[in-house]
Amino acid sequence: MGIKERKELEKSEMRGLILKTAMNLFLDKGFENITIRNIAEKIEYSPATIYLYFKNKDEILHTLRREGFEKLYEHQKTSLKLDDPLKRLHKHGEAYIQFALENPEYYDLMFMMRGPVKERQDINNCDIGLKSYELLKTNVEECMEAEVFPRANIDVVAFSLWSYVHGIASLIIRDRGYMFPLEKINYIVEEALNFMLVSNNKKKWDLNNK
Amino acid sequence: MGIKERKELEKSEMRGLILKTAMNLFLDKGFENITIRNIAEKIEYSPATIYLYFKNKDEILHTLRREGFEKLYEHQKTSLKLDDPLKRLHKHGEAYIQFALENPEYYDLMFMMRGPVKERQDINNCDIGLKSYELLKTNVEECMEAEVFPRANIDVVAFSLWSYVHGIASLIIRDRGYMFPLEKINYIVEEALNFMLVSNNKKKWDLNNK
DNA sequence: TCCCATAACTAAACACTGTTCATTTATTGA
DNA sequence: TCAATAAATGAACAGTGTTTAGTTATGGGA
Repeated sequence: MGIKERKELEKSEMRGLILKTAMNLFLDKGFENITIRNIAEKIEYSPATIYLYFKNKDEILHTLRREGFEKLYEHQKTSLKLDDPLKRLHKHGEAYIQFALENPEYYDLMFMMRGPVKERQDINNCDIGLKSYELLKTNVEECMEAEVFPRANIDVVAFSLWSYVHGIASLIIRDRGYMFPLEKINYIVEEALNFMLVSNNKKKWDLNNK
Repeated sequence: MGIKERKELEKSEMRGLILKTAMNLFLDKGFENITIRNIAEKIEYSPATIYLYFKNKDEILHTLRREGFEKLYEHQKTSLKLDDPLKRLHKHGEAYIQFALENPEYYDLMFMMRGPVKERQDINNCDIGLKSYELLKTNVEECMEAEVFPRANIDVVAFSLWSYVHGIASLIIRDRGYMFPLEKINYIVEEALNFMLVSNNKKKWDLNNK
């Protein structure tokens, strides 16, 4: 049944083409401005054809969102190399914000957009999203063990740190960091991370405090 | 010219009616699901009539957003009563998150939605939005003077703290706090604020650290 | 009181959107 | 070559924001 497999391949290639085209258009104009007809036009098929490969527009967004979670997870793993727990956590946050700012459309889809998460727990996305969250929790735990961090409920601390980097990323993406010139954003992010993590480091704190 | 004034009054009353109706519908169904026709139907006028009072749909959102900024600013001021700078800052953050969670549609409009902020600096909103931000900066400054806080660039710290509470609020509003049951949200928010502010307090830190 | 300029309002249309379905076109195994 | 299956589409539907030409109501001057 080689033919059948080839058919399957072509089918998934078509899905891939639609996804790629959609994402490119999203990157260009923002996803609220992209229509099924736009995507169809770009790949030179009729709008109806897209519905042979995706149930609806939401399924396209949804699939791209999952892609985003995979990408983020891969990106996050780069922070694991560092030995010092606090530095690792710092790098972790930096990597998160970097991902968000370099892939604002993905990030938007994943954490800022409302709509396609309807069922509160989208299990598929949670699975992979949770993997990232577990990574963070492990990191936090190791910081506590190394005593560079006050002992506290790990979930609370992890959620807090996540909120922090998400807050920074999403305010910048939504252009609410208007008190800073655009070219200083990297510096601000760095300083903000230092503010959060370094001030939790007793030695630095004592130093700062004379 | 009493008539002319009455006409003006009626005009602004009509604007008010449209805004109120729009906001009620938004609160009910979320603003992406509300159409001009919905609003028109509710107030029993034709859709075209709305365009006599507002340039377009964006102007309605925009006006409601400004209302939101006013509300937030008023709400924020309640935190000023406390004498202790750190407690005041804590209350400040608490009030911010409370506003966000109690007025999610306003908050969405103000800080999470994309679209109507096109011109990067919307001067009107900035004016009132900036007032809230200045309030925060003053608070931060006073914390530094009281030495409950490490000295650092005030803008960076203010932006950091804002990011923090915005991160918490927006993740909860977008239902990304799925690791916590809904009824525990208030507790989490409280603990998160403590994590951020108390761990910046040397005494508490030393206590925690034994 | 009548008349008419002005203001208030609306029906109908336009150009879009996501989505569906009957129909056509292409492909393939027998 | 032919019937069966798969792939693609044209045309429509119901919905959107917005515009405009046309209707209805109002108020002041004659």
